[in-house]
Amino acid sequence: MHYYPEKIEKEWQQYWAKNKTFKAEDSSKKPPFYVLDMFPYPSGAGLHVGHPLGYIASDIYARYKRLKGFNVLHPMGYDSFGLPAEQYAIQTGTHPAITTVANINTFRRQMDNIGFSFDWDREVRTSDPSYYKWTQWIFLQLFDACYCKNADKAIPISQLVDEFKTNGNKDVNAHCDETPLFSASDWNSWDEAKQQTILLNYRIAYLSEAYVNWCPQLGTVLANDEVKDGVSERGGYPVERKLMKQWSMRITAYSQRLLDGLEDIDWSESLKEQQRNWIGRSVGAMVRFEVKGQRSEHSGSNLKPQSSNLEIEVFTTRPDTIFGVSFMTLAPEHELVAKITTAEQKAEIEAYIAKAKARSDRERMADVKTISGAFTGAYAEHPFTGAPIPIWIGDYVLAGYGTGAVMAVPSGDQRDWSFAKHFGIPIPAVIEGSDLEKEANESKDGILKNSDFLNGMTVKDAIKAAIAKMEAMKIGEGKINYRQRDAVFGRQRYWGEPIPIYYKDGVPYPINKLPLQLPEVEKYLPTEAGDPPLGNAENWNWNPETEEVVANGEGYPIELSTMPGWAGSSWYYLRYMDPTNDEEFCSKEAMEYWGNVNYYAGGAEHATGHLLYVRFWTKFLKDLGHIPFDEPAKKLVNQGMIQGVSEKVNRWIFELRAGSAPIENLTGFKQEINLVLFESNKDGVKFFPIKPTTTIFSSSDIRIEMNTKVVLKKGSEELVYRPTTVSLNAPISQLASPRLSFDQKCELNVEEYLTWSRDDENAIFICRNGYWQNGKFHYFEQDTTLDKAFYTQPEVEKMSKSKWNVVNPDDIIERYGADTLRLYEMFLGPLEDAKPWNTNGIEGVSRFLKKFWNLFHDGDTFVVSEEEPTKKELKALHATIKKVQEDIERLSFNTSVSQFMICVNELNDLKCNKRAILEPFTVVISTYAPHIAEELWSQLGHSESITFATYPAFNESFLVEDSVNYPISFNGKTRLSIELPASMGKDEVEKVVLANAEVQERLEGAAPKKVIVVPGRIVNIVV
RNA sequence: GCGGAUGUGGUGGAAUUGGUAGACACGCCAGACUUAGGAUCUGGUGCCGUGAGGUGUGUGGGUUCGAGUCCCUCCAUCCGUACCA
Repeated sequence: MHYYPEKIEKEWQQYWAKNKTFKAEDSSKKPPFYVLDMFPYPSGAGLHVGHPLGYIASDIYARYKRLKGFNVLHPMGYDSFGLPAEQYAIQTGTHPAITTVANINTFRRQMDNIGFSFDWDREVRTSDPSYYKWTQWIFLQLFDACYCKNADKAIPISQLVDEFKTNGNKDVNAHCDETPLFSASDWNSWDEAKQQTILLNYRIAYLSEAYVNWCPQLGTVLANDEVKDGVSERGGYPVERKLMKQWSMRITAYSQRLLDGLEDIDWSESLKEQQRNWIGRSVGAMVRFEVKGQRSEHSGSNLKPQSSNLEIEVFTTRPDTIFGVSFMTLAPEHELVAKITTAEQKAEIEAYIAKAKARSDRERMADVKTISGAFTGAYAEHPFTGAPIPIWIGDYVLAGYGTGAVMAVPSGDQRDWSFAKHFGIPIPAVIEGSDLEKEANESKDGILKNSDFLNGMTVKDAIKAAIAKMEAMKIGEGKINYRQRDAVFGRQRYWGEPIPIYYKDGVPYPINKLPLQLPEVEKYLPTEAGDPPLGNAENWNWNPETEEVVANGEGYPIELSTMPGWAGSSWYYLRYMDPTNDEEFCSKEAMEYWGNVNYYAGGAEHATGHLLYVRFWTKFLKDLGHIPFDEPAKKLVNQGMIQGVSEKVNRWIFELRAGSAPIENLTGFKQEINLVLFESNKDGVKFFPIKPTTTIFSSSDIRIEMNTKVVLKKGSEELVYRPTTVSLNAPISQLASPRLSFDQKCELNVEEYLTWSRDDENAIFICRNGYWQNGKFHYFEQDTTLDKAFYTQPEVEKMSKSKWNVVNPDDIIERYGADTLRLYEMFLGPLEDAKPWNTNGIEGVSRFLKKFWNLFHDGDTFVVSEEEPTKKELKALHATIKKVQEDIERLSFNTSVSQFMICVNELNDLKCNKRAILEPFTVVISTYAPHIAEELWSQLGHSESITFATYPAFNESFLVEDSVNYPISFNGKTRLSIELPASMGKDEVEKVVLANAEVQERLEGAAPKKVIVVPGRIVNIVV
C-alpha cells in the first residue's frame, strides 16, 4: 500500500468527528489543561495559509498534552459580529446572519481539512442569541457597578445607593465623573430621574458626552485602537473628532491593576511593553496656577490687573523645575481660552484656533516639526515667586491628555524649548551645568539652581520637596496620570449585540429579560434622521411591565447603538468551559475545574485591543465574585504573520494640467512626446514616442525616466505633463509560471492581465527589448531573438484578498496533504517570527512523510518485525522522544520537524522496521502529523485512536555512548579528534591525548602551557 | 525620537547551560536507474586555495583556555508607538 494522504486524511477526519475523539471531559481525574486559539472573524475571503500557523502549533501542543495524560480543553469558535458582513448587507441586502453562516461554513470546512483536534461540541458564535444573551448580561453587570477606590475593586451600585441614602457622597471615593457634593437629604429629595442621572456618573458602563473618533464612511465611531494614522484600521477611511453621546467603559479605573497584573503572567515582553505604553503611567504632580486678571475691556490701559478667580490646572512630571517656568501653554480647545483672552489678542487667538481646527488629526500628526501658537494676552501668577507668566496656546499641547494645559519649562523640555526659541520667550536655567544653547536638558540627573528652596537638591529630592510644599500651600498635589482613556462602547451599526437599555424620560434603564434579540430592519443604513440602523426597526420599544419588545410608540425607546466587536471576545474563553449553560454564563464548577487559559495563541495585533479588554472584563468579573481568577491567560504566544509575496506592476500616471481645460481635450496639442528609456545594465538610452493619453506599464527589469515636466503648447495655452508611477498588484494566478523564489524573475501574462484589469486596451507594456501593444510585440531593434518578457516586481506584504497574494491552504492540501501542510508550516521557522510564504522546502517535507510511511511498508505490503531493537535503533528513537518533548515545551516546533527527519533517515539507513521502535515513534509524530500516525497506528493493530496513547517515556541510558570522539583543539582551534572511552577520567584523557603521536607532532617537543579537559566534550591545549 | 526584536552559506533555518558553527531541508553540481523526467536513489556542496592550509556568524573592541552565544561601541533591518507634559 502506498501513501495516499488524500484518502487516509479524509477517513481519519471523519473518524474523529464521528467518535468525538477530542471531546473534553467536564469532570475528570486527569489534570485539566486549557489550550486556546484566538477565534477568527469569519471573513468572506476564507482562511489563508497564515491563519493556521498558530492553530497548528496549538494543536500540536494540545495533542501533546493529551498524550501526557491531561484532560485538554481545546475549543474553537467565531467572532461573528462585525463590519464586513454588514457592509456586504448594505450593498446587496443580504442579511448579515446569512453571509456570516456561509462564511463560517467555509472556515469550518477549511479547518476540518487540516485535521485540528478541536472539541467542536463547544463551538461558540458571538452573534448567536444564546451567546450574546450573556454578553448583554455582563454589560448589565458593568452598568450596575461602580469602582470603589478604597476597596480598589468594583462593587455593586446598590451599595453606593445605600451610602447616598445615609451619608450623601461626601465619603465616597469612587472612580467617577466630576460630581458636586450632595447630602443624604439631597439624595432622598430627588426624583428618580435625577438620582439615575447622578448614578450614571459612577457606573462602570456609562453614558457620556465625549469626543469620539467618528468615521463618516463607516457611519460609526471607532475606539482609539481601531484608528491608525488618522484613518480607520479597517478600510482606511478618514476619521474625525466629533462630540457624541456614547456608551463608555471606565477601563481607566483598572489602569493600575492592568499594569500590575502584567508582572505575573507569562506573555511576551514586547506585548507587555505595548500594553504598558498604551496605559502610559506617569508620576508627577497636579499644580494650580491662578490667572492674573487680564486687563478689563472697559478699564483704561494704565489700571492694575484685577484679580480673577480663574485657575489653570496642569500636570507635570517635573515639579522640581517649577522655578524654570517661563510661560504656560493651553491646548487650543481648552475651555479657559475664550475666558482669558484679551481684547487685543482676540483676533489672533481666534484665527489660530480656526487654523488648528481645520488641520485634520492626520496633518497634525504628520507635521510635528512646525511650531505654532498664539499669545492670549493673559498672565498666570507663579505660585512661589508671584511673577507673571504669559499664557499661550499651541497645538503641541493635546486637549485629551492630562488637563490640556502645561507649565512650560523650556530649559527642561524639548517641546517647550522649541516653542520658547520660536517665540523669543526666555529660557531660565534651573539645573546646574545645563547647556541650553542648542537644546533643552531633559536629564533627570543634576542639581537644582535658581530655585529658591530647592537649590542644591538632586532632581529626585527636589521633586519630593516641591510636591510637599505645594501640598502644604494647597496649590498642588502628587498625582499619577494615565494616558489610557475610557473605552467607547457603542457602535452606530446593525450587526452587533443590542445594548439592553431603554430610556424613560431620557434616563437609561436596564432590560433584564435577556437576550434582547437583534430586530429585523428593512435597510442597514442609518435613518434619514441620522439615527443608527436600529432606528429603522418598527418594533423597538420596551414595555417594562410585560418585559417585552413592543411596537414603536407603545413603550419606551430602546437604545439604538450596538456593542463593539470587542464585547463578545472579552469573555468567550469562559463560555467554552460551559458552552450550553442557559442558567449562567459559565458554571462555578467548570471555572474551578478548568481555571484560566494555560496556553493562549494569537496575533500581536491584538495587543492593545482585545488583550486589554479581556483582561479588564476578567478583573471586573473577579471583583464581583463571578469568576475565581483575575487574568484570562497564564501564558500567551504570538505567532508571527505569514506574509504574502505580491506581484507589483508599474503603471504610469500622467497628471495633465492646463489651467481649467479638460484633460481629455488635447486636440491641437502636439500629441507625441518622447519618453526616455534608460536601461539598467546598458548604456543605451532610448527615446520612445508616446501619446499623452496612452496607458503605460513598465517591466521591472528596466528603468524608465520621463521628463518630470513636459509642456505642450497650443497658442497661449499650456499643458503641463507630469508622470509618476504607481505599483499595482497583479494576481499571482496571472504569472506565466509560478514564483519559486524571491529573486526569480516572473513573467506576467500581458493579455490576461489587461483583460482582468479592464485597463485601456491600447495600453503599452514596455519591456527591455521592445513593447507589447494590442497583443503584438514590437522590437526596438532588428534582432527578434531577444527576450520579450514583461516582468513583475515581487514585494513581501501582508496576505490579503485585496493584494491578490493569498495562498489558500486547501490548494496545498490538495497537492501534498494536510500532514505535509502542518509539518511544513512548522518547518518554516520559529513560530513567533514573521516570514513570507514560499513553498521552497515543501517537497522535502512531503518526501519525508513518504520515507516515514515506507519504514512500515515494503512496496504494497505492510511489514513490521517483532525483533528486538538494536542499540543504535533505540538511540535514534530516544533521542527523538527527548528532543521533541523539549521542543514542544519550549515552543520550538520547527526543530522537532528536523528531528523527525533525522530519525527517519537513521532508521532508514538501519533498515529498521521493528515494532518496538516504530510504535513509540508513531506516537511522538502523531502530534505533528496526526493522519498518517492514526493510519499506521491502526495498521499496527490498534483499535483505539492514537489520541489515547501515552507519550513514550524516554530513557537516558539509551543515549549514553561507550566512547566519545574528543575534538582536540590548540588555542581553541580544532585540529584533530580522538576516540576515547566515555568513562575515562579527566587526568587519564589528558595523559592519553598528550601521548598521541599527532598531538606530539603538533607540539614539536614543547610542553603545553595548559591543558583544559572538559570530560565528554572537548580538550583544549594551550601552547 | 522612544520602546521591543533580529542580523549565521545561494535560500529557509539549526547550534537549549560559553565547548567540533552551518544540523535538517531547499537549491545547485556529479553520478545511477529510466523511452522520458519537474519521479526515485547515491555522492558532493560556507568562502579562498590544485594542495597543505587559511578564513568565517552585520562592524569595531573587550572578557575567557575557548565567544554565534557574555560585556561595550557602532551599523543595518523589521515590528510597535509617537507632540503623553
